[in-house]
Amino acid sequence: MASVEQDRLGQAFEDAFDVLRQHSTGNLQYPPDCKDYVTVFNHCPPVVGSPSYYNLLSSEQPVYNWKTVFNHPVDLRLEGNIHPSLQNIPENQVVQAPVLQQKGGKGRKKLRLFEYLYESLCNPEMASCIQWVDKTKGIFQFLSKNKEKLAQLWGKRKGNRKTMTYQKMARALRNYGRTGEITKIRRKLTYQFNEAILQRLSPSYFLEKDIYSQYVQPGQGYLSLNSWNANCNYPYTNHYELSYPNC
DNA sequence: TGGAGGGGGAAAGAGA
DNA sequence: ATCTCTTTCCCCCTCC
Repeated sequence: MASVEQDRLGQAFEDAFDVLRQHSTGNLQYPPDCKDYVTVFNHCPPVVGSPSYYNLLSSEQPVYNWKTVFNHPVDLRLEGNIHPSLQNIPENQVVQAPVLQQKGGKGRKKLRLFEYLYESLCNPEMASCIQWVDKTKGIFQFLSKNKEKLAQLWGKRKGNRKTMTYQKMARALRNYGRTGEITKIRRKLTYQFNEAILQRLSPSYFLEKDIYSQYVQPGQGYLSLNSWNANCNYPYTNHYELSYPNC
């Protein structure tokens, strides 16, 4: 697809997310025209791939309630803590995430460190631990004060026996240097995502309207993850655990 | 000089 | 059993 077209679609996607962001902070009333936004979400693999979104949005009943869309401990958790803005949501609206299967029936792919970091960068609650320096270039920086906290959360997320430290996490990051997925740049606590990785992790990368419209039949509100993957040869099927698409 | 941060070898752990 | 991706330990270096 031409870059101009990508830009245009990327902008459309950003606009959709802006609306979502606006509605995610207040009374999550579903705007009249928002079915399309759900459709957009539903075709964004990092979103659809998230266990809860997959569960919520691929059901037979399309979701028309923002409270339901946003209310999920997996998507909005901060390592076991529900996002403060969501703590008052009744328990009965919480939908348990299914155990997703990859194509071929294998188990769920492990969350990788760079995915976790990207997820954290997308989570405003983690801004005290990690922040973008230059988002377009994929440059990010750990905050000295809370870098250990981020590392600890990573360790917990992985279920490590011992406490993860920044030093150990940084060692893992240095290993990414060999594969080029993340490189260290000459600045304190600062790293950079490889461009390809950045593209893979970016929601707009997946929003290819041509492909989208090609496979959405009239009257079909959404595609299932499987059909999306099958039709589009989706290159990033395994990233089920990304939970913060709105960045 | 000391502390923080960074680099990397090596081996072990865990999951697919 | 093998491979990949960390995780863990340890030592050394650089910079402020």
